[in-house]
Amino acid sequence: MSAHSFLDSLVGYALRRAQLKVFQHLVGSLAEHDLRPAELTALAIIQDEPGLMQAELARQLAIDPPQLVPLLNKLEKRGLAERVRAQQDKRAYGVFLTAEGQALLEPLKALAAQSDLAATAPLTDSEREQLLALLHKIDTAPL
Amino acid sequence: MSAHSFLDSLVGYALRRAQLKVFQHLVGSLAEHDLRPAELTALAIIQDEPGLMQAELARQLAIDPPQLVPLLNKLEKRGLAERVRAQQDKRAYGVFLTAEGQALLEPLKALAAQSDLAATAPLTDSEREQLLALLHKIDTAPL
DNA sequence: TATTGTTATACTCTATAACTATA
DNA sequence: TATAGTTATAGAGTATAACAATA
Repeated sequence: MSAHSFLDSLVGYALRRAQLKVFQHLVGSLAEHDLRPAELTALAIIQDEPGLMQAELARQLAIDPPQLVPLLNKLEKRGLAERVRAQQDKRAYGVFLTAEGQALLEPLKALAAQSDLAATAPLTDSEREQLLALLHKIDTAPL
Repeated sequence: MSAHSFLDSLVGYALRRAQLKVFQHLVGSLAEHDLRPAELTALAIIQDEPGLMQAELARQLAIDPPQLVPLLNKLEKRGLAERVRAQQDKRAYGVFLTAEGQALLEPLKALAAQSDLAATAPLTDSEREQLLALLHKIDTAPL
């Protein structure tokens, strides 16, 4: 049993260190596709909610709308996603995956899942589920 | 029981969202002292290991040595920490807390602990300990 | 007038190479 | 020549105000 320092008593400090490690693993895995984690996340959200508005996509990505612009531009240039102007409100755009985006997303998800498992390899399946449940509790709490 | 999306199966995604929330809470708590989380972390590490070299401090903070320079400059200007030139190797500096830094650190640690608890309020004490243990497993794993 | 998306801008964080002074 | 710390620089990430087109 190790003496516990102040820092080791903070969930935030442990979260930062674990997040850094898992994130860096994912960055490495996605590098061969020239994609960043946020870009994969965007693709996955668009797949789940095709046609969602940009403002809503930004909100779910926890980024501000201006940050979404270059991200979506890149996905459009790569032919993975597209903005489609809404008929009823011509200011707004619905965001969709292209056929190519749909096709690429499947191996990307497998790659990300593999990376996530590898980066959390010290955990048993049961511990991994516990961890997901605990993190979800923090994330979904009000305020 | 909710249907689980691809993203919700990733520890990395849950980590990022939880870390963001806890971090932002701490940023808000430290703002009144005009300090950033990394600066408090540095103070805590220096307290635990007075006189440690800058390269070692950077390594423990998981930042590159060049990033440590403005951070330490700020702590020195604020009179909280100081670089002391090593006698045996005049290239190196040991880093120490000043008396003022020692004095300020105690209420800062209480503030950070309070913020950490508040940001993880949905967890019971037992769940919080479980979470810390699971995160520590990821963090301390080799490679 | 208000809203969607965009541009412009700035500030922080991160990463790398090159410099200095010592060794 | 190698190393500790620093400087310079560039790239991401983040945040805010202001603008264009549309409502």
